[in-house]
Amino acid sequence: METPGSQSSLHRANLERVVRAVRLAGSLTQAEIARTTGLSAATVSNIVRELKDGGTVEVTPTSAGGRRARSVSLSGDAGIVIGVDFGHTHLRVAVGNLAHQVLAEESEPLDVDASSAQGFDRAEQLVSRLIVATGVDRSKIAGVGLGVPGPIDVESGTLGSTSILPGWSGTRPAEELRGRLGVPVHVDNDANLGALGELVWGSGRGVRDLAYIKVASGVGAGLVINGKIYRGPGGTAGEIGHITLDESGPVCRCGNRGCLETFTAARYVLPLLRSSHGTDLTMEAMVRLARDGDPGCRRVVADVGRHIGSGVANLCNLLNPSRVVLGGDLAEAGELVLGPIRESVGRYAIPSAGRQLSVLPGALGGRAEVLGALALALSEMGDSTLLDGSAAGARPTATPVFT
Amino acid sequence: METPGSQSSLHRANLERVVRAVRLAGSLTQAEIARTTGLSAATVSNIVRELKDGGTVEVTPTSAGGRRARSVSLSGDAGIVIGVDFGHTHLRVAVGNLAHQVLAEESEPLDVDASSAQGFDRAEQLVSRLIVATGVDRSKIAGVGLGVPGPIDVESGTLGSTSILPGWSGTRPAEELRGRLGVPVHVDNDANLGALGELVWGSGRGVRDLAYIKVASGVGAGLVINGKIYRGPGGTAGEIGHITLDESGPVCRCGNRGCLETFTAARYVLPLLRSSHGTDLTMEAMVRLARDGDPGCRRVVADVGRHIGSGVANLCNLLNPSRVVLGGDLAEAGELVLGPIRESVGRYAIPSAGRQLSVLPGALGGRAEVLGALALALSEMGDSTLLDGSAAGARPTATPVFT
DNA sequence: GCTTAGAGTTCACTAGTTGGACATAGACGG
DNA sequence: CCGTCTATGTCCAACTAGTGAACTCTAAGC
Repeated sequence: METPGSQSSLHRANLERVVRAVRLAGSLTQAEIARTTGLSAATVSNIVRELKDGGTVEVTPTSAGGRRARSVSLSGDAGIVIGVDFGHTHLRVAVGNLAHQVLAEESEPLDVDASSAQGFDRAEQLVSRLIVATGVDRSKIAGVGLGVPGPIDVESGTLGSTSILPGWSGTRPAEELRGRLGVPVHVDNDANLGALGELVWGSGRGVRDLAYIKVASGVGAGLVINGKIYRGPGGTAGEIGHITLDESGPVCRCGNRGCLETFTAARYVLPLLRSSHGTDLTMEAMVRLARDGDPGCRRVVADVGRHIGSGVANLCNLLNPSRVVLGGDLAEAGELVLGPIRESVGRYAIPSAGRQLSVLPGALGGRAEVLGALALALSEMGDSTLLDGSAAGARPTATPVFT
Repeated sequence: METPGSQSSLHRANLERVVRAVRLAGSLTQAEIARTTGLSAATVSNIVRELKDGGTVEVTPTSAGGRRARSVSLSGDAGIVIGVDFGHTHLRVAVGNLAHQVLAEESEPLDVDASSAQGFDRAEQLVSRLIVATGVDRSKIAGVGLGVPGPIDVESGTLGSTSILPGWSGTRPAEELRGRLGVPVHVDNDANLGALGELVWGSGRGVRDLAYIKVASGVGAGLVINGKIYRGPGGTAGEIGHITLDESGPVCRCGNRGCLETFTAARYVLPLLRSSHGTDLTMEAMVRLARDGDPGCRRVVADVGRHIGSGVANLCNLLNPSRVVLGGDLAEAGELVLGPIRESVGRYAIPSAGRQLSVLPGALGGRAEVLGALALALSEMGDSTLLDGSAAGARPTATPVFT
């Protein structure tokens, strides 16, 4: 039945068209669907009936004062997706439905030195708790997105060596979680997911090309090109932390000198304040102090901003994204860091590239990654699962022809 | 008739499938087409007949010793495309057919100070000459690709200020040429077209992500992501020439210091050899001398390579392309420049990104841009024009639904 | 010479979209 | 309060296009 190029595939594509249109608009009348999708009213009528019978869509008997327009919207319980994000110190889980609504979200602290098995146990428990709390049917879970803080080979699903969660290297997080939850799990690293999260729910709404820069203990970037995460052929695109700013700068953990990271990441920057602010200063605390007016912290934050700006200027010259979103703890510093970034970009990027760039703080804070994981689950099931997942087994799953 | 989501559009998509399959393979039997496209034999039979009647395809009554397999191939004269490339000193024109074959190619010197009108006159004459020489029918021209050396806004088609062809700023080359030739003209800058050319005919065959670096009087990069030219939302992606390598380096014409260009572009590099080699040394001559063993030139070429390598390392960390192709005059230096580039990349790029990168010299030399223009014309008419351009007006042009 | 097997065609059937006719129900004007 | 108007959604007949199965054809192998 996987008819590659015909009829049924066309029908399938049209189903997806309608669902997409409804999702983007929230709710539409059939006539509106016909206009936006370009399909004829008759076809829309058939498709809506099919979707309604399948449970994917709900038809409410007219809300606004029209003639007799029945508004069509995605039914909230047609299927749910789950996002799981392992951070350096936190575990976050979010539950959402196919209509791109977040139903529940929760985080709890995670011990850095915990074993991966413990971590997955905790994740499984938290997921179960949220499922119960939201009262959705467990069988409705259509997919899970998983975020891990470190380099991961998306193809094989193997976590590379990561200094953030020691002892997790070489594990295959997606398989682990799939084993426990029994549904497809898709992994990606935190920077890519943060980018996706901000793109769908945060400061990136409305653009198709976006760079999300996350400054924490390291510096990473998630790139969205043409609405999709760009990982590059080797899967390691976005390593902005190790572009060289100064060939004779400080030695970086990667073995080079003057990497962006050596001027901006927590591990290199916080020591600068050790003599004045002690040894257990965190990025978060530094940002708070800076906002409260501490001159030393302000200076450091501004310096970090300037260097990030240099890196972003390079990124800008090469990729020319329309928007850069700053995430991580540092984003909390607001204009204290954005100002210097913009200034640096204006200075180092070629004018035509820098001019139309907007640099914004992330709108989601620490939630960006979980929400991105949610978005990953939604996008990975490619709107197809979204359709037949609930279609009462009417027709077997077929790969969509056109993507 | 622009039926957005149905039936006829499906048919159209299937037509394109078949054409694409045939083009990629050179020639196929119907049974093979059915297997590679996934369409049924009956459908293929109908489609082949339609294409044959339209003149897009030729059916030769069995070549290899099979049962009764008739091999299907694109008919060479179904339609032709033209590539035009304005360089700093040259004008090049190429004529190709829809089967991706180059039928004729010619270049002639162009006076830098010539007016744009003169330039277009020359281009028109050269095109006409080649059309006559190849004996193809003028009415078969399906589209033209045009390369210009300088920043161009692909949307509006307006040439930005370019120091290479003074007096051309603000003109709209595509419109000019369309007016003279009477067919659709698509423009892009030389770096992007070089990338496309190498991708389709040169060192980039077989990969989907590619960076083409062109070193001449300036330095530019053309990026191919997922098989398509990536221009970025603002249209200025690939400006590798002005990423900062050394914040306190030489002052660049762009107003910053230490741009890649200041270490690598002809205008900055050649003066280094002025005292030893005179003032009218060209990039080309320097490369030739280096190959002949001149130690000064060798050193300069190697230094340029090292700096390009630094830039490529940054590019690599950010984008992680699988291949970098070096174009322009400098590529003629071969290993003299590639060695230092690879060395620099190995040193400055993060290992996982640098490891699987291959750095190759362009295979097309100065032809990369014209051939890229040809490829642009082919791709811009999106295989659709390819179909109905010759379909004897059987059905009006429709925009393909899925892309 | 006979068999065999893959190639291409024809045909009846089916899936699926469309235009047009039709029923419906609120809005608007009198 | 009623008739008219208009946009919505549904139904039906027509049409487009792909598919499986049966069929024909041709050259190779024995």
